[in-house]
Amino acid sequence: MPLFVEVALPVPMRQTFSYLVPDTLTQTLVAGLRVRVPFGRQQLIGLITDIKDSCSLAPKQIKAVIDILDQEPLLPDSLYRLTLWAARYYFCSQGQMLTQALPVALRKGMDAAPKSMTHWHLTAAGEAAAPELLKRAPAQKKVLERLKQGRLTAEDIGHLDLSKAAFKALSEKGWIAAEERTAELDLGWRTALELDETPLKLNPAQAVAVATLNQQTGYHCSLLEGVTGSGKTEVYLSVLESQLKQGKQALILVPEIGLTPQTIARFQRRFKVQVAVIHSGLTDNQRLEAWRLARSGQAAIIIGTRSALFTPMAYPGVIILDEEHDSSFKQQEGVGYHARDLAVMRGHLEAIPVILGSATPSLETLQNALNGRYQHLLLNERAGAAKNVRQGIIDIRNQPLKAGMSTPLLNEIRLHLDAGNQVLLFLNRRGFAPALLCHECGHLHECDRCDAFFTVHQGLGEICCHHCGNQYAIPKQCHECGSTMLMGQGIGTEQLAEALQKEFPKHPVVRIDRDTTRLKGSLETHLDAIHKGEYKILVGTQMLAKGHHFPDVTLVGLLDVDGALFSADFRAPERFGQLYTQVAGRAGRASKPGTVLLQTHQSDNPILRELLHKGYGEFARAQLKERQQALLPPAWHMVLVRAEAHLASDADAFLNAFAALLPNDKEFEVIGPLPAPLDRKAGKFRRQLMFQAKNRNRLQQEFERVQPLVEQLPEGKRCRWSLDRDPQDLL
DNA sequence: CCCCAGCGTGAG
DNA sequence: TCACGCTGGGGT
Repeated sequence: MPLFVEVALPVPMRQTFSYLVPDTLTQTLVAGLRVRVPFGRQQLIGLITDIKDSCSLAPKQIKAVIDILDQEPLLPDSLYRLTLWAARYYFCSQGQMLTQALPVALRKGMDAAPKSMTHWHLTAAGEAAAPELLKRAPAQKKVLERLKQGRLTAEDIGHLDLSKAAFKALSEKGWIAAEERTAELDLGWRTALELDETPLKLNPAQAVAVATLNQQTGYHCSLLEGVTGSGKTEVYLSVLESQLKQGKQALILVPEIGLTPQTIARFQRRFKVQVAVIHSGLTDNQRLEAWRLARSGQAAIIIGTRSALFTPMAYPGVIILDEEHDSSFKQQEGVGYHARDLAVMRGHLEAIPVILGSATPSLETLQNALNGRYQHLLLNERAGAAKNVRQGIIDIRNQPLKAGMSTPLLNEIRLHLDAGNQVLLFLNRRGFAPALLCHECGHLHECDRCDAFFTVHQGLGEICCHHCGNQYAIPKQCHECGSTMLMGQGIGTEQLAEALQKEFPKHPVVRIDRDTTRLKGSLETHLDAIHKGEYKILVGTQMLAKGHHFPDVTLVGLLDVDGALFSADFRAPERFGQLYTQVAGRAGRASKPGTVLLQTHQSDNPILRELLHKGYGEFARAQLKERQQALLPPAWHMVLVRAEAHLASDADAFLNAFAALLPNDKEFEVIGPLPAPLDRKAGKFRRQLMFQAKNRNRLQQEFERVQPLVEQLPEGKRCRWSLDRDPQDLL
């Protein structure tokens, strides 16, 4: 009887494809095996999702599987089901989601089994051979001498700088021989866990959290809320210890910026176990190796960023997601999955606990904690200074500003510098000035491809569009009137740093933004210099706020609060609250109380007041109420449809046709099409359609119903469009 | 008259 | 998504 398989392929079509299994492939078929198949004019690697003995397609339409790549399914059943669930939730094809879940090397057809290594050893003839015979072959002699001390692996050959040709020559002489061996599975940690350092003593709040977490069995999700310095990591380590002692693995997810050598070292130092680290700096093969170690159970701890979520574990124990509010957990390109939400789902499917940690929980997680879906654990004690932070608002209405800084701020800076401390200033606009203005006619130079102004980069002598990368030399004359009276409008970090250096010539200034840290390793170099006290004034964008601690900084200034707090995005206040709280937690320490100053034109804004006076907790609860009233997430559920086209009317036509397919009522609102906040980008018009639904199941049903219809819409061919479920920003 | 960019199409 | 073929505008 002919045998057919359904195969999920990495193409954005929401369907699987049928293939015939030729009887030359005798292997037992199961779902989850990779196959290589012909697809159009190319060959692709996909995963078997089903096995059938019949097929409804005409025989001549069906092609045959070329090759089966695996002996056993690549992913454990729980992860396979997670990707299926995610494909439905994020409205993408199974193949796309499965592709996301696999390391690139596996997508390209590499072997999933642990790799075997070539071991070289001396043969009896080699043992007996006299080295003098190799007088004229020093490379071979060197190899022979090394081998007398013991076996060599391929890796050693690289390290010791030995010649590959020498190995070949010796092996032809019959003096040495190679043997393929797979490394033995070392699962020693599961039965005899050793600690490399003594755990710190837990404070009462930590002890309560640990006890609660360790009691749990099966799926359980907890929010571990604690300010910077309250000791979340020690709680993680403690939970980890009890998991590892039970022979179970832990998956730790951190934001992109948080995966620093210090973080990794913290976990490596405590336990004598293998830690698999998965980050963007790894090569495809290194990633695959980490994946294999996790899957086989040899790596007891897996630590990584967003995509590490899909790493299989032989003995799943716990998933910890640190800084859960961080937006880098949401994938922005392609399938827009959120690692936090999928981590919770994975916890469900694997029946293991999930711990979400943050000092400033996202409103999504906070809501779940408040309504009891998640266990809410609080760590409020802080070792040291937090409560001593002085905070102030500087009302800059009608105030003279020097490079964006008010007199009170400058005075305060001087005070802290004179005391020998460091000062940190945030401005979320890189470059010299965010626009180029003609003093004579008022013309602002605008990017020709985007609906945005050019940013002036003085140092580079260029004007750049930060949205499409368009760049030109700074014009000498106004494009409109020909005047040479051109000037920067507004303040960027470059100008701020320059002005500060002029104002405080004795105190070295450092600027940290995407422009000054473009080169690999330069961020680390700068941070090192800061820690050594080589710089006294630190200027930076948000980049500087995340994950870095500066103990000698006693003054933090936020210059552009208005821009951060009142942007078009509905999450802007939440993000500002998180940034502010993080930054405030960084200022000063026990022995040196810190100060945080905000410059704003909205000094009596109630949101700002609430944040400063009552703290993030109450601020966030108030924000949650506002979202409820505005029918926004997390109260309601949102899907954003983005469309871009050369003609705005094409995008609009598609979105209108899309909207017409869906209901629009009191519990299912359709808003738009509206121009995206950045109306034109890289020469294309961007429109969007927003869906807000009260009920998640209804949203799911409606979209599943219309999805095939949408794909048929003729208007869809005239534009590029995508669906973003639970969008992070509306840009 | 040729070249290639840019678009539309189909894939089991 | 990707590779292909078709089309037309622009340069030789």
